[in-house]
Amino acid sequence: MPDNQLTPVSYVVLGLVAQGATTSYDMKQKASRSVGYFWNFPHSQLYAEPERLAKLGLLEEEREEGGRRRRVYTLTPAGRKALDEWLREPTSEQPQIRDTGLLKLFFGAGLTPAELSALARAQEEAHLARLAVYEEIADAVTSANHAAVVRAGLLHERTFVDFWRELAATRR
Amino acid sequence: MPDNQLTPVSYVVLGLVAQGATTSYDMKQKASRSVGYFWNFPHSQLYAEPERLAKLGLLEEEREEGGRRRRVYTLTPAGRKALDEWLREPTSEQPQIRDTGLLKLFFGAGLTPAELSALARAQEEAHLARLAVYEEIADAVTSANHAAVVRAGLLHERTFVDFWRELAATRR
DNA sequence: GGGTACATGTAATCAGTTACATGATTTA
DNA sequence: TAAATCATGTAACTGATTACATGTACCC
Repeated sequence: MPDNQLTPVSYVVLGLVAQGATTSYDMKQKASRSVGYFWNFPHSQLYAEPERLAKLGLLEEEREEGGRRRRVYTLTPAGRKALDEWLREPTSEQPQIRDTGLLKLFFGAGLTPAELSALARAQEEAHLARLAVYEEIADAVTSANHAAVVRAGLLHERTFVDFWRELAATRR
Repeated sequence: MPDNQLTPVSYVVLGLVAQGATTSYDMKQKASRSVGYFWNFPHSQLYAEPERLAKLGLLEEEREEGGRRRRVYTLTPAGRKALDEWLREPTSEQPQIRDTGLLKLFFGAGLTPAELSALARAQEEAHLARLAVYEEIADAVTSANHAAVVRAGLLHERTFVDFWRELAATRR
């Protein structure tokens, strides 16, 4: 029962399977318009990771007979347990942000006001685009928890749209 | 001049050296109370990465004679150029967030209100702690750009403190 | 002068990413 | 039936992380 060698992506996979995803492609589809927005990874991991989890006994792997003969995954009791325990453990782990824009701002003492302004506008655009996506998703969401996550996304994007907009204004 | 094989951490190192850091430990010190908050990485990278950059001709490496005989790095003209060009290129890249709390919320349809509340409080605590750090840093900051970055951090943390607090309240 | 914290690195591993390759299904 | 597009993977690489190991300076 080695439970601590699981990565966040492991739990994403377990969670997606628990929510009814069965094949890697299915997970990819579901993830790409939900959890993928706040924990991104390439689709190849959705082929590698389930295999690992199957080896650990947390997923069961079956092979389709006809057609594409793709691998179909289901949660084992051990997998369900691992997921539940992880979910129930409140994390105080610090969220990480990886923001190239802030990085450039931090090191950009030598930038001209125009260059800084261009950076700020590009970032504002990026956040606006993401905001639009979240607003669209917000309408389609069914569960209370998913709605809450989308809300977090909306608040976050609005915060940064404002931040960059103000920055562009004050440095003009 | 292979410029695209540089990672964000490469630029962090170049930026730190440009800001006057000379040894790996020095970079570690400076990063740990600034850029490390929004782009975290283990200190071992601050030994490996400068070596790579030196091989690429972007840093010059010298060895101290006496004492610890540590490696002292300085920017080469090519390094300065690479950094400047990167800084001047406005990024529209989407910032990534990696938030375990949101992950648990997303997959936590089966959590009881009490468990959800515990998660929310733990997350609120974590964000409050980080907020306190930023407030302290805010006073010590000298440059306008650094002040702006700290401001982004403050806004971000306040957003999430509020988010989790409200969540705990509405699900009670 | 012994202990403790600070400082400097290395080695090994692995998760994550990129790139490639091909099969199945739909559509025009 | 040809051509897109959707779908399913694999292989290779490497950046990032973990863990270890040791040296130096300080302080009690």
